[in-house]
Amino acid sequence: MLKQETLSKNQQIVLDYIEKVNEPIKAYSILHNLQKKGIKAPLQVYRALDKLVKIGKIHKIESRNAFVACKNSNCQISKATAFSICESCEEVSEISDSKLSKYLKNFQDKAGMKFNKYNLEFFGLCKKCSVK
Amino acid sequence: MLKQETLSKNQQIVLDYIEKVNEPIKAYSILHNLQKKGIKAPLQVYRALDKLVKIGKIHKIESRNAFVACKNSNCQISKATAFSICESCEEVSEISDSKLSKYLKNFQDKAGMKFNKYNLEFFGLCKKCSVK
DNA sequence: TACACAATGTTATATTATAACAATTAACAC
DNA sequence: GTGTTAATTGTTATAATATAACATTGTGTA
Repeated sequence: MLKQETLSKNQQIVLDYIEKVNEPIKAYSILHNLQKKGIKAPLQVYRALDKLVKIGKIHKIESRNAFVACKNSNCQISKATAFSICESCEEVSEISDSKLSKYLKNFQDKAGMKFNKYNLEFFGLCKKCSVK
Repeated sequence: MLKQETLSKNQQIVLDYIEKVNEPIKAYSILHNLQKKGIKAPLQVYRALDKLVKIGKIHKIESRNAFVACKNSNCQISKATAFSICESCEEVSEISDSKLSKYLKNFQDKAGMKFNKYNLEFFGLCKKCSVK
């Protein structure tokens, strides 16, 4: 079978919503907001999320148990993610810095482990919140 | 009051256990294994974990919802953590690489956000598992 | 002693995520 | 089209992770 190129119904519904809200959102919040569209059970959400994460359309912010749309149109970097998280307002931005990603992709640990993926989360205060 | 230097009873019990098992362990696994020592409720575990994370004695592996003892005797780096995680056997190692930590501490994102903390998780296959 | 605060104990509940199984749909080989 | 396979869906139930709320006890120090 060919690799799937189109999303299924539920996958598309969930992706549309995540892209619309444009900020990290939690699975049960997605569930509550998509009842009208036929998303009635947690599994419908989690299955769609799993798939969308797998194909790089969205990312999971691990420290927040939240999901956010990928900002890189081609979505080639789903295995190398970096985010900045404001600890005050919880704003999250995806970092795309070619030097950083190059550095991390090439990082070699002392045990000689071969990495195929990483996730980096920076925490601090965003500009707005650091003024307050 | 002076800054606390000694751990409380429950904090010490939980820390001793985490240090003993020497691998990432989940909160409810801690709970089940410490019934004899008087740890009977989730909150007793989570409160101790919160404190131990805060003072840098342990770290949370966010992608696994698990906790592991800090390997750095002085525990000064609790705000700058990096781990390697084997996706096959789930072995987790704390990475202490001064070049990496220096690079990340000094990283400046485009939005000019000031970071005071980061967590990095690398995924791949450990040496043992990549041979198989 | 009296005060302030950290830590504890306890019950209940919230939040996040998966198991199991049946039914349906989509893609492909022939 | 038919048969085959895999992906997706629907549904109910439950597992796993984490916190709220409140009363009580311990500990350091003025």
